[in-house]
Amino acid sequence: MGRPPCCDKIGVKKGPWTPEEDIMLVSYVQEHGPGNWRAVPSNTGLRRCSKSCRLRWTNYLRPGIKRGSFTDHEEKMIVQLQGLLGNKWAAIASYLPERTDNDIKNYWNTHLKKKLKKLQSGDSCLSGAGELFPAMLSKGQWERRLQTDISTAKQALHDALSSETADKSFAGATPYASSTENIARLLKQWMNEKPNSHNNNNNKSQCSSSTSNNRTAVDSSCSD
DNA sequence: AAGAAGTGCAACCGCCAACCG
DNA sequence: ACGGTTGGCGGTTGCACTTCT
Repeated sequence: MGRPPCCDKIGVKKGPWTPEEDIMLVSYVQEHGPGNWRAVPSNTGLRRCSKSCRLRWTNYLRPGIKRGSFTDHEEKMIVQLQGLLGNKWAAIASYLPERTDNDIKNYWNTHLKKKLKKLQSGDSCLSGAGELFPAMLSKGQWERRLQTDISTAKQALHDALSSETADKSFAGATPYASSTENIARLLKQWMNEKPNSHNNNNNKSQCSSSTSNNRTAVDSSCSD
């Protein structure tokens, strides 16, 4: 007997999420809390797989997600933790609470892997190689730095959690964004770009809209 | 200016482990 | 103890966007 599919494949929508879907998901989660993802599609009317809902929430809509480019410190943390833990992205992400495992995985695959490859092929133009890649440090140095970085990350986690509970409006003052903020930004951008998509209102235009919204949001949050 | 190639990232897929009756 | 269900994770893909020729 084969494994049953996680959801009914017939009638399940795939592809990029629209702002309307995001709003439905966020309002549901805000009311009921995350969890019981199985019930989300039926309760919200979303024609999405439960997994897709969970993924969208954890990787994009969840409050406290920091978007935009990675800092040097984050980069170092990822490299060091990857060296220590391997491709355990969820474990690595637990040390960088404002980043999702998917983000870290993407960043590793698209940026850091290449950097490492360059370094290993003897490209000397990259300064600070030892700082970034622990294999180039002595074990003792590397362990001391890792300890320091983990402590810093733990402190950051503590700060992030306490500020979240203490002040729900923290999103405006920090690079972190609440889900409401995320949605608001998406919607704003989407409305701005809607005239263009009217001519071509298919899946791809939604994707383009959604993706570019995201990029714009990232850019604007960076420039802030 | 236009097409090709490269890049970045959101989302999907399949497997695994924990949970529950 | 066991089997089914669900959530979580890591690998991979698809496609929009950017840069190069």
